[in-house]
Amino acid sequence: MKVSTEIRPLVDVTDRNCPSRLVLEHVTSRWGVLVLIALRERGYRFSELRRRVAGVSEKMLAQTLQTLERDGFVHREAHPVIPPRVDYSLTPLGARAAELVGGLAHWVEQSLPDVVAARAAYDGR
Amino acid sequence: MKVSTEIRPLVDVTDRNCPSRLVLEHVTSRWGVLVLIALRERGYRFSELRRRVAGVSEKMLAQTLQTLERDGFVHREAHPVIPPRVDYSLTPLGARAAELVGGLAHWVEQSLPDVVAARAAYDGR
DNA sequence: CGGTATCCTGAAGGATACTG
DNA sequence: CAGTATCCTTCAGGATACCG
Repeated sequence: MKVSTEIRPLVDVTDRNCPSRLVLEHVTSRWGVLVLIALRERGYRFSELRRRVAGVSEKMLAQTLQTLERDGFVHREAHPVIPPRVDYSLTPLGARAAELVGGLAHWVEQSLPDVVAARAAYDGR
Repeated sequence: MKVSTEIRPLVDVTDRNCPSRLVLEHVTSRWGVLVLIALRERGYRFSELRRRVAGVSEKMLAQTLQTLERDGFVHREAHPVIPPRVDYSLTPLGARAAELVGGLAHWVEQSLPDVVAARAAYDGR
């Protein structure tokens, strides 16, 4: 017999233990967002990407890329040459994720004046 | 005279010192995302919201709400009654932000099986 | 070049107690 | 109820050194 009624979907980022919350945190993480946005433009090599995403450390870039690769958002292709060369690009899944976060980022850029105005009003008194 | 050519927009989240990067971090922050998503449904009181966003502490909820309010995403309305009652809701600006992050979250929920499969392949060997 | 390993610090964030 | 204040712990993340 049915004792409880499902109101929210079974997969709910708002649920403390739902794995989707972790995935969301990966794509919205500080560096994850910026990496996805950069890779929207084109594939990048590690060092290129490090320069493109200003401020990221080697460690955090490597870590972020591994997480995104494991989740299936980023494709990693290592070329066995000297010096080593590794190319990163978006998978189809990652391209969609990047599209969504890119849209968000673009909207934030557009809305910056509104935010600045809101802050002035808030701090004003 | 013009010595350099602007290739990227003047407001660029990818730029280390661009204020828009901070705003993006506010809306994509761990609890900011979940608060925006919850407030999409309806206005919430503080305690309601705390229960709705499972796992958030009082401190972090208060801090997150203050940040979102200052940026103009959340409207705070305190009723001078006893016991105190404070309602939180989205501003028009916040509604748009919430729509975008909500879209992202929804896509993540839908894509969870793909991510799980990708992880299995990655960890597989 | 593209990492990994180690160490270390500051900031994020949780628990608890207290207040208007 | 809706916070704020305080304390304390965890961990993201930076610096540095080293390796294939």
